[in-house]
Amino acid sequence: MARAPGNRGEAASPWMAGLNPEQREAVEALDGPVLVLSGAGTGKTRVLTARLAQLLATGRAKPWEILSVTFTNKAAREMRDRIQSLIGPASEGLRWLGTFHSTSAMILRRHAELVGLKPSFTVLDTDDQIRLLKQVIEAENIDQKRWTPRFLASLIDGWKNRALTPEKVPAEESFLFANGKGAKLYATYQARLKILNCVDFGDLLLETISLFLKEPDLLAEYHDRFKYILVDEYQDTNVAQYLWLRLLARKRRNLCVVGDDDQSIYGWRGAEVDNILRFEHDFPGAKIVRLERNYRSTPHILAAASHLIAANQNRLGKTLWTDMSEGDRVLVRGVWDGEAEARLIADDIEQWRRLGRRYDESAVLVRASWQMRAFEERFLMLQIPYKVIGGPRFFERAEIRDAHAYLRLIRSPDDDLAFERIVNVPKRGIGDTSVQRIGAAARLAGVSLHTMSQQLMGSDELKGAARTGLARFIRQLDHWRQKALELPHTELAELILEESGYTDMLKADKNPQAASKLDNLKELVRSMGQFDTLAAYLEHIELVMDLDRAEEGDSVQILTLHAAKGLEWPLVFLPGWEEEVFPSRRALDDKGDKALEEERRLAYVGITRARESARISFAANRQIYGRWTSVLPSRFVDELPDGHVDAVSDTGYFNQGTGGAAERFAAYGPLSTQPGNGFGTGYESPGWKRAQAAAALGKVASGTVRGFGGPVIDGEAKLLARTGAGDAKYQLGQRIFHDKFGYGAVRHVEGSKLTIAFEKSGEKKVLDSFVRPA
DNA sequence: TCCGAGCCACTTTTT
DNA sequence: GTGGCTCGGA
Repeated sequence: MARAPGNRGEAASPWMAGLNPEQREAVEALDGPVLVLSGAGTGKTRVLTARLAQLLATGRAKPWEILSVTFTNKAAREMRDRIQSLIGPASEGLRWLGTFHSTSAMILRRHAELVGLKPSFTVLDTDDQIRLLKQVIEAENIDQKRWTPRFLASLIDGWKNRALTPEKVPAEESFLFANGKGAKLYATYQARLKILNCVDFGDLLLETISLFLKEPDLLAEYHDRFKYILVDEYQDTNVAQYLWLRLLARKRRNLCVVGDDDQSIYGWRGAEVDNILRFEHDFPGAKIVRLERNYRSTPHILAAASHLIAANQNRLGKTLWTDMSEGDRVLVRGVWDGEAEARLIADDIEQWRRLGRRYDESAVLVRASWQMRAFEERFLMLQIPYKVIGGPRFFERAEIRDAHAYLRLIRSPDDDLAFERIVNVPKRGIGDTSVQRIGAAARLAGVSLHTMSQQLMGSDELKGAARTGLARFIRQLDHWRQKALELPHTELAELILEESGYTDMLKADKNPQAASKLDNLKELVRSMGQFDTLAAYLEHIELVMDLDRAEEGDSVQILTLHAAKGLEWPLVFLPGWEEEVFPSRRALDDKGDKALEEERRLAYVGITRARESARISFAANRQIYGRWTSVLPSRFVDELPDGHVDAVSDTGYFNQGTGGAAERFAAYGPLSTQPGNGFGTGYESPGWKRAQAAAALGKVASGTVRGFGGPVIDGEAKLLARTGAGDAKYQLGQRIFHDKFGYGAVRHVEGSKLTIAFEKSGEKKVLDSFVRPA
């Protein structure tokens, strides 16, 4: 594969083919610091992979001498895939391609003793972190209601993002928690982590930095090792990551960072846009390449996004352009409520399908995950296949975490957090009091909970059910540890789940979710099979927190805007553009303009995901915390440019409305007198004026979009037609099961349409094809 | 020790 | 609407 150095036949290199002049420049500037400012859709990943290939082809570095860091596992995986298809097996040597966190973990495992850890340290996730903090707070006798572990966790995270160790926390920030105890609790927490041989996510970076600072010789070794460094999504790096990079790049300065300040959306995680804004200053003589030619979206989409983002003050500024032909304008639509919005989007998708397009060419991008549910319900009802990306993650589910706790306890008996988690799951008669008692004794003796439990068996400290239960549990642990030596780890996991009574517990559980929990556990065992050993499996999941999930064919994607970064679809839906939803209320409350600009960047990311059509929508009413609230269109709607947007609203609703929402809209002026065409005559907001203007010009064929917010019965009528009214398969009163809503009883039958009284979620209308007899 | 009723705060976004 | 937590009774 490797081309001899000096061979100039780049045209023959597959990775150089078709690059535009700027991209080529970014690929060929191999030495010294380089900043590639890469706008949305300008071929960033392409440049990065070509650059990697070029480094290898020119013989400047061997695969293992290149450090490539990305921000997310997904990005790392994609880069690996892309480079592999570009240069083939030579890519396998790219050992140092990963996220900041996984790379740090690799380095730390090699030198753990130097920072007071054992190489087998555990990486805690947020849940464990909070449980540990809870103990720390409890031990200080601080009121947990007033000062929540969650809040302390977020403070500590923030400090770690800024590379602040406990002693460096500014006094006034320490006062943000429990009257000045913040830094002290942070220090206690760090000490506990060391005792438990654990690190949290932030520590992975911080410990690596302190390792390098403490051991200059070691740092020098890594300087020799990493001849070239590539960083993706540089705009998302925080202070700790910046320091980490600066240490590693200090000697050779062969650092290439790629990013887009307009797509910096992780400020809440400590990302510093400043890192990218001052790259030139930090690395004098840096070469800067701007990629501005967009290959993804139509001019209207690009113009809408560019105009919106121009409202931000704090940016480097760039001008995206494309030579694509016109295409559709960005569509902005107002609807009555969240349900109507889901209906509208589902209808659009069905129409898209009728045009011969695929489901997976479309995506629904939401601000927050709670917004996903309306779409799931609608899609389920219409049998539109969909896939939620992100969402409640597999490894964060309680049953999976429980299973992992068992496995962790097999790996390291002294993992107290794991012990505590499952000592009474399933119930063994070991209640809080007993666990507290064991904990107190363990702390006094300076041993782990497991060790103390063994010792207590020889004493009369515990009585009755607690004693027998604990004795049995300890015996079982020993037994499983024995089995671990003989059985493959997947069989071990199955054995533990059986013998511990965990699966029996779920089988006996009447809750409708219990069945899916069992499925999840099966999935867990299956996925363990991808790894050779238990240790390898645990290592992987702690860091990656995700598995390659089986691709499930053609389906609509539902995901958050954050998760959408770096992806693209021909048809993109952007629902929920309402004040306090998007921009989110939190962002507005928190930090004023800075946060608002980040929300705007998020909107920019959203629009630029679309290749052919971007469809924004907002509702007049929304259920928030289970209460109906009337809401206003997002300010971002008003920031979209005339001429690139088609605005439509079904104002028929506002005529009939008698509730708060109608009044709120009425504040814009008199209500529409022309129900159906959708446009009133006296609205003041620019967005509405634009909508009006568009309608007047006949830009919007009202027939094509009218009625999308029609009364509920429309949707139902269609449903009936679609499934036909077959023989009634269900009897009144019959008990049934529904995948989403659980168990219920049939209340009413009308053809294939059933009214079911669900035990958990009340009365709903569903189609018989979605339920089965219970 | 366990379990249900009632109260509460809560929803960003991810390694 | 939800899920987590506390409290009181079995």
